[in-house]
Amino acid sequence: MFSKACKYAIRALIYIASKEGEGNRIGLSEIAAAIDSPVHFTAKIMQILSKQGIVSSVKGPNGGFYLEAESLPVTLLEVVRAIDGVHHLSGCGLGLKKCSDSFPCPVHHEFSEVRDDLLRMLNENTIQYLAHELSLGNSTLKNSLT
Amino acid sequence: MFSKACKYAIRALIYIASKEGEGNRIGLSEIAAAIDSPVHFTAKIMQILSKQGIVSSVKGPNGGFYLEAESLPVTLLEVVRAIDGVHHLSGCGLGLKKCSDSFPCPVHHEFSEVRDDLLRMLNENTIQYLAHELSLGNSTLKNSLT
DNA sequence: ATAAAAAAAGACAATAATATCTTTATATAT
DNA sequence: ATATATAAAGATATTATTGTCTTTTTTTAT
Ligand code: FES
Ligand code: FES
Repeated sequence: MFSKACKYAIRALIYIASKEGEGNRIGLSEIAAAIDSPVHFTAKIMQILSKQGIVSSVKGPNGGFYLEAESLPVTLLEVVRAIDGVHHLSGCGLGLKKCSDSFPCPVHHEFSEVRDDLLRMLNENTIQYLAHELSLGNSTLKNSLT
Repeated sequence: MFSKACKYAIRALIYIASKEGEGNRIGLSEIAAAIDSPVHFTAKIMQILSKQGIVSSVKGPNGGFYLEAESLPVTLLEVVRAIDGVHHLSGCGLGLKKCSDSFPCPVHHEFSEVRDDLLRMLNENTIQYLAHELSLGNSTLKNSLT
């Protein structure tokens, strides 16, 4: 559904948001440990998110990543688009160049409905909200050990 | 959403089903031309579908691919599972090893709902039905030329 | 029987995604 | 000012996916 890079991005952002406090910065190694992701690959992803303005960072001692107040309400959709690209969830389910109602592939009606539900879901859920649920202990970012 | 291989598989099967007649066999090159796919890559995909019993074939002159009567009602879900694997649409949206209600990731509730809608859709739509719609001219397997 | 046609199989090539490692730049604390 | 911690950048490696080409096997038609 999403690339691994995108899954790591979402997990990282939710983790950062869940740790968000006054001026709190989260280091790369802490993030990677918390979400169980390869450190350097995660670094690449954070760089993309940073360039897109979704996450902020400072270098040096006590540096790390954090979310600006105006970045907190970022939606899953924006994250997916930042990492997997804007076309990732708008294309034809069967790979035709263009998805359209007027020139539909055989699965267009059925598929586009589900795909649009997915888009709606991604657009309705913010990192902030998901982080809050995580803080409440209602969800987890790591695999169960059992 | 699906791999390219899977998209080609679905398109190929719908095409074959739409041409299905008494003992009619469709050659690989005709299929690839009809669905706009790389011939040899399509061959590999057809071999997988053939081994899984989803499509049948005969070699030699006038040979080709066809659908057994009992294969006609095959669903999209079966095709997706044959090509992309049985786990492809059951995993966690954020990449956790296991998706479960009792150990949910932050997007589990929202995501699993959409994913299950997708599964339901794939399970409700047969190649046969989609091929019929194609035959009626209600859909297309190739890109618009304009 | 033989030749031709077609799928099956296998080897290889190109590309993209994922992952690792090294170096550089920069901000902070001392 | 200096040393240190950290993200940023860059280079390379690995793996998976997609695509191409060649050879083999099997079936049919002659
Ligand atoms: S044309 Fe294929 S999903 Fe819309
Ligand atoms: S646990 Fe992540 S989608 Fe179910």
